[in-house]
This record gives sequence, structure tokens and C-alpha cells, in this order.
Amino acid sequence: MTERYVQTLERSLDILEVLARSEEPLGVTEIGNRIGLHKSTVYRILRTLCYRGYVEKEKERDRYRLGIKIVELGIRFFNDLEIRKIAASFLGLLAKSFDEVVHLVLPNDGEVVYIDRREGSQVISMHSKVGRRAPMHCTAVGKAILSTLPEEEVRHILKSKGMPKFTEKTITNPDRLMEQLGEIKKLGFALEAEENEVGILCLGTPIFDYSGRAIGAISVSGPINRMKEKGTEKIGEEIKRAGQEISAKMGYSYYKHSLDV
Amino acid sequence: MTERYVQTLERSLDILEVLARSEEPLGVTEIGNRIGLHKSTVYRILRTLCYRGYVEKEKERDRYRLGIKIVELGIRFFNDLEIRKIAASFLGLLAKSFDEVVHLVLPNDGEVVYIDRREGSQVISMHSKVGRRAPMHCTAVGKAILSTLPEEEVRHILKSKGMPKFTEKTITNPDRLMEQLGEIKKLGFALEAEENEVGILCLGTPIFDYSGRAIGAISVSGPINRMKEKGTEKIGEEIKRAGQEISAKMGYSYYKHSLDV
DNA sequence: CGTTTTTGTTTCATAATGTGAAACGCCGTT
DNA sequence: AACGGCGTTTCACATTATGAAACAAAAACG
Repeated sequence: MTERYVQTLERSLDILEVLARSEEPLGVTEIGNRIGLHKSTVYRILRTLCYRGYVEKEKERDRYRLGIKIVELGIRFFNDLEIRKIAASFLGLLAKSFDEVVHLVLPNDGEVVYIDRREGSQVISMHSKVGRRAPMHCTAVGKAILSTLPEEEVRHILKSKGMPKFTEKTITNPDRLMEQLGEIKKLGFALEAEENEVGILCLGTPIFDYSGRAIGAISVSGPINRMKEKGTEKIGEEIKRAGQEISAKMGYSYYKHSLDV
Repeated sequence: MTERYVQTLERSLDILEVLARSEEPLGVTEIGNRIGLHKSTVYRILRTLCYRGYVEKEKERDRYRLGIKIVELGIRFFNDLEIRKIAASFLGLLAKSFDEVVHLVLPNDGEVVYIDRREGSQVISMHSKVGRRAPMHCTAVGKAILSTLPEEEVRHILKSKGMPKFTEKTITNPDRLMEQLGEIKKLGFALEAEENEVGILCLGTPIFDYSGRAIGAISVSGPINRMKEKGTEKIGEEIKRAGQEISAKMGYSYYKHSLDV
């Protein structure tokens, strides 16, 4: 087993990630300091990335930022994503029908990644989560996905990622979460009230592919009291239905997979 | 002058681009053949890219595709793009008001890159151009941007990129295009009728930043007869006004830059 | 306004790193 | 059962990336 990765490439990715994380353009030395690389090395890699369009150099100032080529790759992938295309219209319907923010996420490496978003008429100044990551233990979408996994795998994720406390209501005990996941599985949707962000309530449901694996999740979220007024039960059932329809279009057979329940 | 780029990194980017271009996942050998690399080298790079999440390996089959990390970087950049945020609401208004497809593009390396898109109520099955590139000489957005550049620079772009003929109406003569660019500059918006795609008419106008450089363009496009019914003159004036408002929000001063007209 | 410090760029000797031929093992096909 | 195609691993070799140091240019400072 060759546990060896290509060093130059890893360093290049480090640089790209530092640039992505940074709000403003960075200089060669600054980048080098942040990832512990010699500025000479950083410079050569940046030069190559610029040449290929993945990084752009600010004219006049010696600062580097992500380039347009990154977006070309990213959007290409995004547009080709089967689940995104299929879910698109459902997200729109849900957003309109409840007039709240709707998200589509994909599980990745024990976390969820926000992939798409629709919002109701209420213009919320909330910063978009699209493209960002979130933990599973304290989000409705994360719990919805966890509820479909075998206990062993869930515990492995919780152990490796930890269960950081974001609010007073964040569940930080694995056993308590496991218990709740059982109920979520029975219900078919997950509820999360202020476990991740104070004042926000969120409902999520998993999406399955042909093989029965949860490959994503959708959610509706909004201010806790407004959500309760609208009826969490009702919203939950509604997104559950939407999730089932999306899953069906992804090739999931509820008939086939209900045999082992 | 060190005209030397980092070889390993360039090869890695080649691999990513091959994967992005391909509709379906590719195998190690296939990738190697396409870019002329030894499969052993391809394999090692893919391994690293997988480890970092930029490429995903299909379970069961030995095929590789772009990974979710690519989207994380891309969308992050996309969301932070100042011009996109500012243009967003204008794109929506234009799409609704004319009930046609509206695009935002950025110029890059003598071409335009489609960055955002809004569509009217008419559901068009047209494949999304977002994330894709197009030449400048035969698109309204491209001509709008070219019309703001000095002749020398325009000719350099035309020479290096060529003026490939897409339809009967594509302008393939540099001098004739130069002439048209003069009129476009006076008018403030560009018209392109079937020069890129048969049956489609498109109107575009440039967007400027604080320094007076054209950093993007917006367009409205649709079936040629429908567009003519709605009045190309009227649509042109309207997007020109929208473009001016976006430019103003980007820090462009029409007062300051009208001195040298 | 000159001095000092910081930062981007280039050079270059060194060896660490990436390379590709070859071999291995795993499938599916013939 | 033999073959061909593929992903994977090994390994000796030298090409390639590396980082110290020098240089240039600009920014910060007094």
C-alpha cells in the first residue's frame, strides 16, 4: 500500500484552499506563512495557477485571489449534478408554498455540504450557505441522513468529527442522538430547533438513490415561532413527500426497499 | 525570466479539466490517453485528488469524476463575486420584464464566460450556458465588451482567437467587425442576430468598474421573431440603462469617464 | 527624504520527489 | 483456460521541485 500522495499537488491545493477561505486577496509571503511553505515555493505554484487561470493576480498590487477557471470547473460540476437538476423544481415549490428558505445538501466526509437554495418572498439578509459545510449532529439535514445509516457508521462519524456545542440545545451526547435518530427514521423527517443557530428551526428529510443509499437531504428552515405557527408537523410531512418524489426520480424504489423495514 | 511552470501541477490541472469536459466518469487509462500521460502518473495524481475530495471514485467501478470539493471552491468564489451580487436583482427584473433569458458574463482571456442566468416564465429547454465559454466576435456580450477596448487590443484578440464561422451570419472579417464596434460604442449596446446560433437574437451591454474598464456584460436573448416583435431598440435601451446602474454600483462614474468621449 | 523593513522575484546547487517501465492481480471476454 | 484490458503497486533513476540566498522594488518608518 503506497500511502504516498503527490506533494506538489497537495501544496497547490493548500494554496487554493487558503485563497478560498480568505475574504481578501493574499500576498505570497502571507500564503506561505499560513500553510508553512517557503515563499519561493508558493510563488512558483501561484505562477502556474495564474497561467492556467485558477488564480488571478491583482494588477498593480501583488495580491492573489481565486480565478475564473475555478468557477468554470465548479459550475460545470454543479450543473451536471443529477440530484440538483431533479430537486430544483421541488425546492422552488417548497419555498413558495411555505415562504421560507429551502436547502439541498449532500453528505460528504461525515459532514453536509450546502449545494442549492431557494427562498420565499421574504427577502432574508441571511448570508448564503451554498458551498459551505456544516456538521451533521446539529442540523436537520445531517440528522436526516444519519438516521439512514447503520449505528456503527453513525458512531464512527460522531467520534471522528466530534459533537461541538453551538447553542444550549445542541445535542452533545451520542447515545441521546442515537435514540433520536431512531424516531427520525420512523417519522421520515428530522426536526432541529435551535441546535445549530439560536432562533432558527429546521426540518429535513433524506433523499435516496437507486441503491437505497442516502445521497442528499432537503430542508425548510426559518424563525422558530413562524415555523411553529405554520405547523412543523405539516411542513415535515410535506418535505417528506417531496423527498420521496425526488428519490423516486433518482431511481429509488420504495417498494423494493420497504422489504427490510 | 523563468518561463518554467510546475509540471506536476499542470498535469493535475489537465486531469481535472479532462474530467470536467467529460460527460461521464473516466478510467485511469482513458485519462492518460487523452492527455498523453503514463497511467501510473495519472493514477498517483488521481489518488491525491481523491484524498482531498476534488475527485471522486465511483464505488464498485473504477471510474473517476469531479468531486464535491471543486464545487465548494467554485461556489465560494461565485458567491463572493461582487459584480454577480450587484447584478442579480437587475437580471431578475430584465428577465421578468421581457420574459426572455438574461445572462451575465465576464471577459477572460479573449473570450466570455457565462456566470449567471435568469429566465422568464417561458420554460426553455435550452441547456444552461452558465460555466461555459464563448467567443467574443459572434456574441452580443462579446461585442459589447470589445467595443470598449482600443482597436489594437481588439485586433490582437481577434487574431489570437480567430473568427470561426458558426452560422451564415457570423462576421469573419476583422475590418467589418471593427466598423460595427464603432456603432456599438455610440449606441451603448450591441445587437447580434443569428451570428452565433441560428434563430436566436441577442442584445448586450458592457458593465464597467471604478477604473472604467469593462469587467463584464449582460444580455437578453430569445427567438429572433419574438425579440423583434418586442422591439430590439426598446430592449437595447433598457439593458443599457440596467448596465449603467450596475456599473454605477460597481463604482463607475459616468461623469468622470464622459470627459474623454 | 533618506533609511530600514518587508515583500515579490530570480538564481542555483542539491537531493528529494515525481516519473514511467515493468510486473502484479483482478475481471470479463473469447 | 488463455487472453486482453484495466487499475494498482513496486522500484531504480534522474528529472523536477525545493529552499537558501541574493536581488529588486516597493512600503513603512523616522
